[in-house]
Amino acid sequence: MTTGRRERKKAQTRKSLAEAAVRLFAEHGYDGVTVARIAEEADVSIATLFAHVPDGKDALIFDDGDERHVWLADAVRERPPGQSVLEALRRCLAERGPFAGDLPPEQRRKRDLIVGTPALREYSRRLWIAAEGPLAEAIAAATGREPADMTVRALARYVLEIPELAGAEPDPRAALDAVFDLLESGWNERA
Amino acid sequence: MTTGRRERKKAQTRKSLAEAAVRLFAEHGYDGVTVARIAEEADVSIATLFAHVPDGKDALIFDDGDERHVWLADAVRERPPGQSVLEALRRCLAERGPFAGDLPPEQRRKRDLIVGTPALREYSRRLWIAAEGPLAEAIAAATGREPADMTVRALARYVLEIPELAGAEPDPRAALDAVFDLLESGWNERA
DNA sequence: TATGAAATCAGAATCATTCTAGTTTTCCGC
DNA sequence: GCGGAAAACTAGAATGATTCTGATTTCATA
Repeated sequence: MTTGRRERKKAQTRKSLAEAAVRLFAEHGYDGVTVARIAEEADVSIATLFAHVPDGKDALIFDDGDERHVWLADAVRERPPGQSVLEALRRCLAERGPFAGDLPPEQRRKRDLIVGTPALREYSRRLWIAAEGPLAEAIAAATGREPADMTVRALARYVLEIPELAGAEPDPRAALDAVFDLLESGWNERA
Repeated sequence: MTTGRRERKKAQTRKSLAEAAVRLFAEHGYDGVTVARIAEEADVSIATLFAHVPDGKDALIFDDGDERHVWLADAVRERPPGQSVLEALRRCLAERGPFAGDLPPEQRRKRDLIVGTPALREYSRRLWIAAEGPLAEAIAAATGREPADMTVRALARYVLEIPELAGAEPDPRAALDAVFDLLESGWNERA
């Protein structure tokens, strides 16, 4: 499928751009680096940079943007029998994104960069939110509802907001559990 | 407080900019209008335009951005005795934002413009989200919890997401109720 | 009315992004 | 292995938002 030299070089260039961007952003800050500098570092022209990353500067470091679209929907579809939709989503999220415990320093640096840069946090959120449709479909299929059901769409959206909402907490895992408990049981007023 | 000629002129200029922007955006589309054109229409220089609207082109049509920060928090604080926090929020939201029923054509046009323009929808969302802190404080105060409690923050965030989530639905009011029911009772799996 | 703060301006400068038009590379059927 | 089409690449110009600079004007007020 993706076995031509062409495809290989393309992927390689995209990776070089992402690596150059992460390195330079980490060193000089997002606003301290121009796309021209990144293009130079990756040894391509500015036009080529934009050909590879049409979404622009924000998107440079996200070499994997598409994958997330399927993680959560797949987690719902392939959950073990008897496991609830929410439980499957909770487990899937706990391993990915900002919640993974010990990361190689490489990825840790990148995660901190995203969390500490509004523009990148924002773009990261957009990537998550883009999965709303597929996730809503999976949830609907799993629970015998319509994908357009507002309750289904709201649940999908709320789950997808969790990384941005809980990702910057002191204890992300605990925050993750707290939010899932809220979604599972609803808001219990007590005052 | 705000009774000098200076203040009056300032507010007037800000309003002229907002009106010019709404008119031109509605006529030529967001991308079909340059800030230079808007400045010209409002008879100010580009530099002055940015002095009045530091957040840039997105923010031009939102002459009232600050007010929303207090609506919802106030609704929680001033709710009638015995009314739940969620009920107060539901009622407040139902009257504001995209959920208001019959609007003067003026405001209806503006609402449609926002809903139909990604950049404006996005900025509108940012305005809502900016109220998360105050709203979380109000909720915490009303229910005897900490404002930093993840459950409180999550509820505040989720309520604030509702306009963007449900605002574009065919029947926004019904969608609003569906989402509030989800927040109130939690996700009831049934398959 | 004098004065300092705030508002205004024109124009240059930066930067992301897009466009143009021409060059090079890779692929693929022959 | 060869010829051309498709895809990728490039330099450089153009556009548009945003910021900066360095005056100039207006306002509030002592």
